[in-house]
Amino acid sequence: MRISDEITAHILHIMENAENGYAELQRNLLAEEFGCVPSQITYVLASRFTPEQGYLVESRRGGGGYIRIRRVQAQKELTPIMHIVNSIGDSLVQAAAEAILQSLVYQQFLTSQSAKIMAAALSDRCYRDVPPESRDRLRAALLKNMLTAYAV
Amino acid sequence: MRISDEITAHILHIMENAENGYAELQRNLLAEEFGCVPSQITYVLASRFTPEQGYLVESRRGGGGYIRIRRVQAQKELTPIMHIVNSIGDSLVQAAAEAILQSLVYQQFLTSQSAKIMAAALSDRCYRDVPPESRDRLRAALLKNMLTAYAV
DNA sequence: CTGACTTTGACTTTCTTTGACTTTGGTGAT
DNA sequence: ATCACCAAAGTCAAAGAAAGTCAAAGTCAG
Repeated sequence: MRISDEITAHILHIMENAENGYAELQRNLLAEEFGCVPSQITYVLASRFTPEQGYLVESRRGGGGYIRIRRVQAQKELTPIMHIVNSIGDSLVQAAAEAILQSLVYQQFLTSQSAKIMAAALSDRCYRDVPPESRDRLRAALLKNMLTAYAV
Repeated sequence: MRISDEITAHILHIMENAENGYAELQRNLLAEEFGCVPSQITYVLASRFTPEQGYLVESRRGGGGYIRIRRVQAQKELTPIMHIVNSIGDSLVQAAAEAILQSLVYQQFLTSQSAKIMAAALSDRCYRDVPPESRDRLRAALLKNMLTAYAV
């Protein structure tokens, strides 16, 4: 049995039995529980709790640090928004991103106010400091994260 | 549990239950209450009650010294958001960005829905493909662009 | 055997706690 | 008035506590 899967199951279990709906954990502690290195936890989050899979992860370093994982609400999980998130892939040109937003607004799955904000973050004009070959990947990551946050 | 957060909560509590609107305290006394060193109080003020977070701290040393903390009033400007945009500069760490959003939401210049979207775009988690030394500049550019789009 | 996924660990960055030392203001004695 | 002293608050850097990064090594299905 893969340890990553056990950790995944454990996190899901925490999330289910939490009245606030999110799992909050400490990386080092959890790693110790499972007898693995802390970065294994990081790996599990990166591979199993992505926006595509309907999760939003926040964290904080330093003393008293934590990792918090929330799931998009069940009824929203099947919304067109999460479908889009899943279909985006890991690279996205600006025109495609804008088309997606327009379409979501047109279908009234997204307010035009929210779409305006997202469009502003997806514009190449913000990416002066980002190497050109990374821009489309950054754009994909941003859109997925923003849409997921919107759906939560 | 982080002691800094407890102290923060305590100060906020004092502020709420004060008819003059500000919290006045003595550093050494408060430190003793919480069983920490006095400079911990200084740290809390420096990290949680900054101008960016909408607080003003005044103090006085010597016998009968004190520390006074007040929330700055939301001045009703034409476009407070654009004011913020202009003050942002070209680099911004994640914590500062979040403080700005919180403050705008608190002052009701920004809906929390919009703030959520922006926060999602400002998270380091999206910036895997961006060289670390460029991230804070990217973040500043993103926030300015998003806020501007919102204000328009 | 190859490529994708996992596991591991050394190193980095961020945030917090602590304590030694400094500066400033008030007060009482001269 | 001035000085000495005490009672604050301020500063700063070291130590501690978490989480993040990245690449090397291991595993396993096809």
